Amino acid sequence: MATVPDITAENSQQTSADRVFNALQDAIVQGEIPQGSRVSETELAERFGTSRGPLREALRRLESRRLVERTPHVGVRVSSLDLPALIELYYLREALEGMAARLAADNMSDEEVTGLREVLATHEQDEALRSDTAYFQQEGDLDFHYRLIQGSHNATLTQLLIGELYHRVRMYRFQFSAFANRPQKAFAEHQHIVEAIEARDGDLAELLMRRHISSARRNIEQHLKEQT
Amino acid sequence: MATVPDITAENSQQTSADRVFNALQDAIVQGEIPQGSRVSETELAERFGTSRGPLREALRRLESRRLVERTPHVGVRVSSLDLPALIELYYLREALEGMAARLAADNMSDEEVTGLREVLATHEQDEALRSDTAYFQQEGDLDFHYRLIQGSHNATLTQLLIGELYHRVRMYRFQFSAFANRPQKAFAEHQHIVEAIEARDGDLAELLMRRHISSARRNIEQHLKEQT
DNA sequence: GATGCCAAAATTGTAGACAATCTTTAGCTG
DNA sequence: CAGCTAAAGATTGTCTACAATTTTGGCATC
Repeated sequence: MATVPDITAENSQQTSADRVFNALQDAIVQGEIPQGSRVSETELAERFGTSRGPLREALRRLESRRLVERTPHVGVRVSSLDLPALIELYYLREALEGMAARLAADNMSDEEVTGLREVLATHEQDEALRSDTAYFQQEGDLDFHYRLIQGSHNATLTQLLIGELYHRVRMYRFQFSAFANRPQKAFAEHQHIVEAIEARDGDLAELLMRRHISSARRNIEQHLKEQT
Repeated sequence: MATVPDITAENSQQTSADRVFNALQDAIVQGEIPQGSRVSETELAERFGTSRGPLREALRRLESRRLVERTPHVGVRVSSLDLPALIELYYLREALEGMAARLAADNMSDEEVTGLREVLATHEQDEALRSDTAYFQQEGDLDFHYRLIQGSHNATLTQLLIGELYHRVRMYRFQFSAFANRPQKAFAEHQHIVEAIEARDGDLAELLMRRHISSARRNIEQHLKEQT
């Protein structure tokens, strides 16, 4: 899989703490280190070929992203994922990506809109080829959302969504892959959103994006009810 | 002034890095260390009576909160505040606090609503006493927003807004105190929001909160234009 | 006087050692 | 045998020293 680039990793001058931060984040997001498991500093330091200093700096940053939890004098454990927290995350995305869609309709350049459309066209082909293998569609889904968010031309918003929140989103996708919501329907919703952006209709773009995300949330809530 | 409690500082078992993190954050937010200034690790470590290890951990966390910026092998400087970034921040607040108001209308307990109303009543008295000293109103404004956000009963949203974003908001308020938007008007808007919450009208509460924040944003944009 | 280069100084990055705290386990007592 | 106590072990927190890199200052050259 193509690792999603971390937009905080702009500088080529990577320090050891930065390297460990990225590597550890990937390992956690992809479930290589299981959620809820306690991690030892010395062990991790050895694993990543560094000392505890840089490792602790990396852990502090992961703590800020809520990928690990820390208890003073006790240690660090990988955050546990639970469905209620996922639901909460969807409310955040609804608010923030709704705003992103509105701003994208206002601020995207014509070239960016064209690019967004091309992403959809590619997905349509993929779609035709392998109807409902949800995995690629999920990565495609991320592509679409990333592009749209960046199209908001709001650096703070982009940083927050792509740079911080989406790592948690990806972590859930890796570990609860069951909840793939129907690619066809999502694809149609994406198209309507692009149309609203092409029409430069910010109100509509926000409305549609919020529906898109809230319907995904309700889908999960449904699963949750049926399960219990 | 009563320092706003950091909701991440729950544990009484404060480690040295935590102490430095909070102290440094306050110093930066309150402008004690000027924005844009470069800070020396050894110097800061000495100032806070610790060594560079814990200090660097604190800096990493402040980096995550975008209160400082770091360049590898060069050093750390306090983030500079500029008006465009403040505008971006207001768009975030509009989206997130709008959602918080909606959720508060749905999820706040009757007791919490009563408490929110009491906060407003207190401000009304303050208001009557010292009509337009903007400073207290600003702190009151924060009180109101904090309570409402917590009333959303969405821990992720609360953590994001109060635990991360609001430190930047407070930093701007300390350093651009000019932009106090008219207390009377803000107070009236707060009251309408509470009424919507009392009526359990989430749609209206969100709408009013978004207007409340976007009008503050437009107010700043106006100043910005007049200035140039 | 401006520019480029080189060495010295200062600062950040990393490693390892020691101190403080928590966890585990063995032993004692009832 | 359950429960408590305390010592041993393991882990985190902190400090100091050293390495790597950048910045500064001076000198030579154009």
